Amino acid sequence: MLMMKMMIITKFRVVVKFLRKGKLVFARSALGRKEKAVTLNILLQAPSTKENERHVRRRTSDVDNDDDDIESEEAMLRDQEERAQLERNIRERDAAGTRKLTEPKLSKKDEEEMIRRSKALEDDDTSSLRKVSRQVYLQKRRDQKLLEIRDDIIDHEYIFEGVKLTEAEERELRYKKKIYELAKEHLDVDDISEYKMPEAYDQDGVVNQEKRFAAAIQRYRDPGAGDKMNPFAEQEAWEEHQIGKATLKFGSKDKKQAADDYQYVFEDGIDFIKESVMDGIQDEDAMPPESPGASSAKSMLQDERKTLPIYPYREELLQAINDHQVIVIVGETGSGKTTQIPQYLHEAGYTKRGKVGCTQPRRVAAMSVSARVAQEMGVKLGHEVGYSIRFEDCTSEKTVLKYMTDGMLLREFLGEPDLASYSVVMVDEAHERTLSTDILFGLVKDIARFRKDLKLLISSATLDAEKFSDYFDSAPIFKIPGRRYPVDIHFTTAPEADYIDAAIVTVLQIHVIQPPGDILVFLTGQEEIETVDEILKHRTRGLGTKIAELIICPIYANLPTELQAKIFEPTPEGARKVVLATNIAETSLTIDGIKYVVDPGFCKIKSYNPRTGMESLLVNPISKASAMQRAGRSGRTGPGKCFRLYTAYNYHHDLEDNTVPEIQRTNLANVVLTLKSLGIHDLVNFDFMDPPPSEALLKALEQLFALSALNSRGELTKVGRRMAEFPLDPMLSKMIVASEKYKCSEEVISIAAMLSVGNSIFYRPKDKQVHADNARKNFHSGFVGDHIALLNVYNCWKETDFSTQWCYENYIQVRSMKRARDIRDQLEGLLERVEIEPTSNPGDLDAIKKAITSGFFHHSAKLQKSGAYRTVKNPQTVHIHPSSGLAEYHPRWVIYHELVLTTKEYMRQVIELKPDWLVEIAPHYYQLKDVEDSGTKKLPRGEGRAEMTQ
DNA sequence: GAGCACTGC
Repeated sequence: MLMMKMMIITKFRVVVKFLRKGKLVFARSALGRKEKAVTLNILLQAPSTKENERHVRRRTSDVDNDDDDIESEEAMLRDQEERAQLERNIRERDAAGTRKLTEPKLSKKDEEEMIRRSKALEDDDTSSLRKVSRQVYLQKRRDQKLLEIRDDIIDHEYIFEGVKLTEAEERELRYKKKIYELAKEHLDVDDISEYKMPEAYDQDGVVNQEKRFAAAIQRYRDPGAGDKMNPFAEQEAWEEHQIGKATLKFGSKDKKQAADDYQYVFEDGIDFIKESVMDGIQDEDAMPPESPGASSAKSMLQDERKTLPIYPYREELLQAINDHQVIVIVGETGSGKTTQIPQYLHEAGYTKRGKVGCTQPRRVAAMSVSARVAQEMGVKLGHEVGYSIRFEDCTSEKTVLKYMTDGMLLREFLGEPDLASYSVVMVDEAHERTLSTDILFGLVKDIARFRKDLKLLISSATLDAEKFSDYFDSAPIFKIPGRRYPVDIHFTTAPEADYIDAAIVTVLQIHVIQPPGDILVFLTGQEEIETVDEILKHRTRGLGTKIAELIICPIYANLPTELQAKIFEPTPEGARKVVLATNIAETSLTIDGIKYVVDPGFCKIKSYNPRTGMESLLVNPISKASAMQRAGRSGRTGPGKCFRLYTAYNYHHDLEDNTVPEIQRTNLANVVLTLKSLGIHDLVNFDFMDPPPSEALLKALEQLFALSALNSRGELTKVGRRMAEFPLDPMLSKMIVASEKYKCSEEVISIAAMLSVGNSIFYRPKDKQVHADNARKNFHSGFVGDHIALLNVYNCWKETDFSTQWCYENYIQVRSMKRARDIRDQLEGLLERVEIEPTSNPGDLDAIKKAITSGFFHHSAKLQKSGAYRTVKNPQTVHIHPSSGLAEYHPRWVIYHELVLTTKEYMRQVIELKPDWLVEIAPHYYQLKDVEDSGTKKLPRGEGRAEMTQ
């Protein structure tokens, strides 16, 4: 079984190419077990960050404004395009993303379409296998060519050439052409050229195919057909061969020669060229942490402080802070800015006038930094130096240096709109541009205007210091060098077809020929990590003692804590550790001993479409800033090397400088509510550093109005004021506020807490899925709905006195439950604050459901004849997520918690609803006609009918 | 009958 699986896994290939700025084309040849899937190349364009931006921002400037015709058609076509995009996306994921032993799930129609297209693509006399190889080869050659082509229209035309298009595709192409015409008019695009077939594949001269694809064919030969004894013998031999080859080729390949006898095979050794060196910045003497034989621990710490790169700049910095109100500080990692600057300020007497606050994007950072500073100052943590994070306020009246998370400072604004108790605010790691920092910028800039005594320090990484400076009215930039080792950066010489595979080969190459040192590989998600883990284990097993041991450590946020600890264990002598990580390793955690970084150049990014209210989590190319950050992870304890699985051209021309800030790709309802409760009414003119799309702002206002948090003039209502107290999504806050009316606040805050910990409550290990599912079913008995099931889980856990054992028995993640308990405790405290009586009525599920409906009435959907659902407002077809307890029950009307796009539009966390509740609870939003069934359809069962038709 | 990058309040 495992072997079969391995075969399937290795049969999936993805061709990933950077084509033009910010845009990627993925072409995936999905090799299923059946012919039909074999030759189909599904071409899809992942929405780039740029495109995501376009989802939310109408860029009328892109097209001619005067031409209404084009404008409206464009809008229509854009929808079509998006739709087609999603469909392709879905198909693509079906085919390869899940990597299971199942056929891609396709409708009958799609299937026929695929077969038809496959046939159109295929010559009769070529074996399908060779055909695939050839296609990948063609793809590769074409993509190389396309690197020079600056427009994707040509691309589309080529792809669809000779293939009958679906209606949607045709429309899309028409749209693209129209844009192309416009582009040609307005842009200088001379360099667009026609694509020509590679010479080797002209009509007659198909030369030496057998040899050219020998390795590929060997690899993909059906294991059952040839060698029955050991289906992997071939593959293993081949892999060994590959590794041998990799050793020879690595880093020493003559490029010219390579170009001459260019033979492309899958997973060839990967050639890298060293393109640049990220300079280490260091003072010659100060490099190794000095450990002078100091007399006491405290003075030793004081001496150590003086070795930090920032120390020589102390006086200069203090002078600058004295002279200017706002300063942008550019401090490389390891310069000591986070720990030292607040201390300098303290020593210079700023703390006499008020606190020094320093914000961090992460909780752990706030805690660990404050602990370090307390140690250096020789005081107890929580006295002069403290930290404040959610659930934990470790400060006292004495506290003068306060480290906190940025969200926490934002919350403090609510109680102290002028930050009167602070004399200095330092926004650290500002380049990360979290939602909270972006809002803080606007607020802090605003109060600095009338609080001239308030000093602002904005600390950022190099790349965008000037942007920060511009934003803060040309604030001076103060640069502090860091302490960092040089990192060699290597790019591939040609674009890599399959980044997963390229990463694996690269890891093996490093392992075989590079000096000792651990490897860090950046992947996009849990699934990819598991795949790579499996393949690496398999490939190294075959090698036995020929190579040193390779210890594979996966790390991602949802990994149970005890397994996470593995990455911090020191590597045994003679072995090498390879850490397979998600973005978590980019900023959130630091692993010592990493010397090599493998960076495929992708990560998952969440984006939000304000028009449909749907969120999606898609793979996107990273930004240059991210790439630098990743590379820097290898130079922390010594000189490092970074292997980028893309070309230098890609890096320079295709990657965006910075990741699109979160504020431009998220649901802003919460932001708007916060700002409104701070008394900021003119949101459109609020001084955002990067303003969010106005469409998203409007959507948020609309949503808050519907929740009656705002009145028709856009002012905060009493309900809104209460909602703003809760650190939750406004819909959840509304649900809690509404629970007062239905006398079930106890239950509702449990549900809110459980919902806000996310989807990590139920643990479902691969090998015990059946048990886990059975355990979960117990909580769903009676088709009560997912929200009630979550409530059941929480209550059961509480009854066992928060037992860990109980969690294990029921396949529930303890960590998530503890978090839910913390959140619930906090919410309970806040109930009192907004004067909602804790009331409980466990028997009355309808009351609970009504409270939920009060918050989530937007999210209603109705069953269609087809078995799918349709959302009531902004109609679109959606489905109940299979993990839901109601997946088999299919109630006529449902309320869902969230809509996510994966393989389909799925509603996650669903409860049944009586349609007349919608009119009862949200009469301003729903009218009778919305919930009445039209004449041709059956009326909802039960009592609803009489009431509705009267 | 699917699959969730990462924070944060």
